[in-house]
Amino acid sequence: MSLQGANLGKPINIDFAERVDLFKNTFVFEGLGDDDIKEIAGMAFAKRFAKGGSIFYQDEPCEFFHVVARGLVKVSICSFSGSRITYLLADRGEPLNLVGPFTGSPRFISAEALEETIVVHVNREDFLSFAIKNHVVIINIISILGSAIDSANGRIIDMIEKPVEQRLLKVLYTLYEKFGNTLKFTSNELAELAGTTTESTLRAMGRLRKRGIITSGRGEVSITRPAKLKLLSDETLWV
Amino acid sequence: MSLQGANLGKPINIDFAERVDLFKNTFVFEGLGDDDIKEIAGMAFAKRFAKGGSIFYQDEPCEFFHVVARGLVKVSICSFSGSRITYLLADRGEPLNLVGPFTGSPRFISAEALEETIVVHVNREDFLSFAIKNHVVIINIISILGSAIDSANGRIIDMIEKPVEQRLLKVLYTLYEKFGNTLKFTSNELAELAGTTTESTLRAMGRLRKRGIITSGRGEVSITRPAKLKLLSDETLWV
DNA sequence: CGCGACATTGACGACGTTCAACCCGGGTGG
DNA sequence: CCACCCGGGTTGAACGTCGTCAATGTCGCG
Repeated sequence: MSLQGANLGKPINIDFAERVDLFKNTFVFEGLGDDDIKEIAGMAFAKRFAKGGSIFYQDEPCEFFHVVARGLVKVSICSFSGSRITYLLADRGEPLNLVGPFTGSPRFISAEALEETIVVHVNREDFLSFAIKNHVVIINIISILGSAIDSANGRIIDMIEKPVEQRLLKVLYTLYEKFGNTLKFTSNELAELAGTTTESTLRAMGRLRKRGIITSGRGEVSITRPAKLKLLSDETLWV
Repeated sequence: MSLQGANLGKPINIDFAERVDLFKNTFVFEGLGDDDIKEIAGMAFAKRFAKGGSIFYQDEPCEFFHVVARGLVKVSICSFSGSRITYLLADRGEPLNLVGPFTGSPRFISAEALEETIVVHVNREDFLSFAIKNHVVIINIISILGSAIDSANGRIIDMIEKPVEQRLLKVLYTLYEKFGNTLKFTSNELAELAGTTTESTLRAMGRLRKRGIITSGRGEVSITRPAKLKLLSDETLWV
């Protein structure tokens, strides 16, 4: 637990050109013309977060639309009893909160930087009126939300019918496709993705290690046989 | 298994006034003026489905926006291995597919009438351009999708940390709030809501019966002590 | 050097799925 | 009118998975 100050974001300047470039790589804005991208980029400002810093908390009303510019952010949900699942791992170009800007009301989710991260913010109202002016943004958002719903429902079904090891394989394969061979996650973080405990994850990883599919070290997993991994976990998750 | 013809919807005429009244009671259209309601009602047409009939199938491209006018529809998701969870129980005024009209692409869900049902359809493109013209519709849709995501994530957490009986209590309480004292569902349908098997549901119901919270008969559950039920399942689901 | 976060492993027990048998009631066809 | 069948309910028993608790190891940082 570091000092509170270290957890809050520090304002940081980012070039207009850099913001434009970011938004050109943001799926939500796909299909927009250059002028529109520039318009929304003009309203954006950035903050830097240290590893472990909180971008926003649970039960906090939504004030901004957030997009990750650099680093990696974990968006997760925590129950009263302390179980936590991670709902989204966002890196460059990925938004953290698609629903909040429209309703303004607080939701169950909180966002935490997993490494040194820069997040770009747009005022909720500004983003809202921009989105409403630009239909394609709306359609993009709704289609992303659709994927999110499908993904969550898929996870429910997996919880019902797939054993821990199978779910972990799916998680690893998904992360492999998104981040490459070397995955910098702790067993606990993987457990929050697979919907299980640290210990069960560790045991399953032990078995995968024996099968020569992965190697693992402290806070790090390497996929040694991607092909086999792909074979074993036919589907992929959405994170 | 009845004849195939019986499973498909039969076109049926509904008064314009009746369609207007329906859409006035449809949350998606909340905030619209009368003229706008009339415009969308003018584009709608209805079909009747027998109990067990399919409104739409999994993996089928989306052609229409659907709203239930009468009866009850179960929207559910089925895995390869046959596990099924029900994602939504829609009665009068509830839409069946919010995402489909925007993307057009097929999704994981299928919809089945649980009783004699009338569903109103609007052409996907018509609905889409109508929604885009009327911001409030968009905002309503996104906020519903947000609830759906929260609900699905909540179910994942419940699968992790709550035993079957607890989940069933939540299901029963939710249904009680939506449909009243007498719930016309089979144990299998309840199981699909609680994310478990028929047998486990039955066993849990046996315990609730002994505790005097419910009574149950063939295809029917009655809540005898709603207060106790509410107490035992603090939160509620979203169906 | 020592603490804290992370990894690892064993033992144990609870919960829930699965399989199987059985009952019951109502509808259907002979 | 009766026999049958099917969908649904109910219960028992066996089994396996996984979560929990606990002990121990180890790495890296302050």
